[in-house]
Amino acid sequence: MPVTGEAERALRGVALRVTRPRVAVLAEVHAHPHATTDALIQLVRQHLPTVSHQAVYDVLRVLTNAGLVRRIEPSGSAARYEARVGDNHHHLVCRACGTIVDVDCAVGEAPCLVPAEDHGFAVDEAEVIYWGRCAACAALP
Amino acid sequence: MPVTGEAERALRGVALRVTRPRVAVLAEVHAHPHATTDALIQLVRQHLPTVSHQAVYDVLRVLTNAGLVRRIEPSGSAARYEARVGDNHHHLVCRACGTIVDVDCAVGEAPCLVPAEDHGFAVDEAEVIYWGRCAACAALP
DNA sequence: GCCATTTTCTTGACTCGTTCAAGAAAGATG
DNA sequence: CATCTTTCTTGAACGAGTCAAGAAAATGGC
Repeated sequence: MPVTGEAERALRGVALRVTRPRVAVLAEVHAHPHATTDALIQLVRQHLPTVSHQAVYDVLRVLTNAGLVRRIEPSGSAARYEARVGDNHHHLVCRACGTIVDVDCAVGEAPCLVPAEDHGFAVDEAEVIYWGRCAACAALP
Repeated sequence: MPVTGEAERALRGVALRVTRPRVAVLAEVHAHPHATTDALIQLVRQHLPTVSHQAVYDVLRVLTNAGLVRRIEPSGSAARYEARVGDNHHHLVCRACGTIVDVDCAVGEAPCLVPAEDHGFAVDEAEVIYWGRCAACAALP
C-alpha cells in the first residue's frame, strides 16, 4: 500500500502517533481534495467500517493543527479538507453547485497579499475565495 | 428618528415593504458593523421587545438579497452582517479574539482580483480575509 | 380612509454539523 | 512484555439556522 505508506511517513514526520484512522483519513484527503467531513467519513469506512464519526472529526482536527491538511469553509458549506498545504493557494467556488477548484497564488508565499492598512494586526495569511459560476452552471438558464 | 428614516428610505429604494422589524434590523446593522445574528436579535429587542428570532433571520436574508447588507462568515464564526456594501472592501480577522476590522480594497471594484487561471468560471467577487492577531492579542504571551 | 390581497411575522418543532464526556482500546516507551 | 499515554467508541448534547402553519400587518385599488 504505497498511499498509506506515504501517510504513515507524514504522520511520523510531525511526531504524531500512527493509527489506522489517521492513516486512512489522511489517504482519503489526498485522494479526494475538498471533500466534506461527512464524505470523508463514508470514504474511510469503505476500508475501515467501524470508525466512529467522532474519530474522523478528531483526526481531522489533529491533522489540521499539525499542518498536514488544510481546512476550508466557504460560506454556506460544511468544512472541507485538502492535503495541498504550505503553498497558500486559493479557491474558486461555484455559487450554484458548490464545486471548488484550486487556483495558484499569483503572488507567491503566505501571506501573499498585504492589506493596505493593517490596523496593528500581525497578518500571517491572506485567504482568497473567488466566487462565481463554473462553466457548466454559467451555461444554464 | 433620523436613523430609522434612513433605513425606511433604503427599503423603499429597493422596493421592499417597510416593516418595523426591517427598519430596526437595518438600523442596528448600520450601528454595529460585524455583529452576529444573535447580537442583532438582542439589539433589535431593546427597541422592539417582541420580535422573534425567525423574523430577524428572515429580514437579514431579505436585506442581503436586496444588497442592503453584506453577510460575512469567517471560518469558525457565526454569520455576521455589515451595512457597508458595494465597495468590495475586505476584512482583517484576529485569530485570538475574533475582532473584525474593515480594510479598503487596494485595487478597486469587484472583483478586485482576477485569478491567474479561471478554469472557465465566471468570477464576480474576490473575497479576501486577512488572518492574524490584532495589536492587543499579539502583545499577549 | 377602508378593504382585499399579498407579504411578513410569530410560534414551535426540527435539522445539520459539530463538540463534549466517559470509559475502552490501542500505540509508544523502557 | 508491562506500563503509561494517547486515541478511539459510544452516546448525549449543543448552537446556528431552517421549515411549516397560521396570525398579523403593509400595500394598492376602490
